[in-house]
Amino acid sequence: MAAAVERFNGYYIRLPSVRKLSFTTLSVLHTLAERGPVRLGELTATEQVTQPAITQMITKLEAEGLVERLPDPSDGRAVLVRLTAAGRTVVADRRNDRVARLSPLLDRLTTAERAALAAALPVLERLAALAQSDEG
Amino acid sequence: MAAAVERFNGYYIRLPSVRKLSFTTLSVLHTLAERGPVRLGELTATEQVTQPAITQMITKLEAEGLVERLPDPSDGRAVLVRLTAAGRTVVADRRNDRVARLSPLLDRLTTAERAALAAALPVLERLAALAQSDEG
DNA sequence: CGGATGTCAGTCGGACTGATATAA
DNA sequence: CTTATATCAGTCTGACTGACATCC
Repeated sequence: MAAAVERFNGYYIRLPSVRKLSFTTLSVLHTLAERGPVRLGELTATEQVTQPAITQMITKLEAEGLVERLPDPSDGRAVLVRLTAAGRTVVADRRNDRVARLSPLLDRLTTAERAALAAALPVLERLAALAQSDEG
Repeated sequence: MAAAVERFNGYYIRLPSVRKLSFTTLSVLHTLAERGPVRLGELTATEQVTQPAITQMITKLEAEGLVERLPDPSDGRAVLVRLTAAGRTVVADRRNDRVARLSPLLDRLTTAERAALAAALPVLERLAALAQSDEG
């Protein structure tokens, strides 16, 4: 059975992750996964790049089928961007991969250590929220 | 006095950080700050870039006066790289900057929240050590 | 000699600045 | 008309691959 799992994994791991995506590109995909349809200008603000860079990146991601452009019904100038099913798969796969890498490490911690980590997580989220509200 | 501080800060902040350094470059500087003189090949391993990329980057950093090349007395093929005083200043300034940004946020947490964070920090360091030992 | 270390040359992709089209 | 939003065009930096010099 271990052999079967490994063969499956060897296959599975190569399925969607063949794509080489830059740091910023991945960040955009994650933002889209969290916030749903978003304007290009909004992406310009959250990611730290210029408008032309976002346009370029979205054009490329659209060609790869990971995102799609939609007209904004409430503003004719604007364009909304959202993940396609394939794009959501990429984000989910990356999350699974991180979990898979982290889990065996967590298993080697003591119970007390895991508890300390768990207690700190909500604090980290609060810190992130504070930082975000500061810069508007 | 606030005005004086602001004027000082406006001056101070522009002193060393005028340099625009890429993500990888900053990572290299931090590695050098932690480990002291290091071979190019060792940098190739820790940062995730190829040998030519490291050569190129070190050449540029050397021209800017942030690092210096030294011959390795124990191996004529090798080159050791270490931070100059200016390089150490850049790293220290970045650290101070992070502290300055983080401190006001930490002040807004409760005592219990700060305690939870503090308790988690050594666990994070252990996790990082475990991860590093896994990949060699 | 064979293997390791670092450098040179040429190419490519991602991001930037500046200018432009279209709609509010 | 002015502002906002997105896009087009050209340039530059950083990284890659492949070839090469030098030393163990």
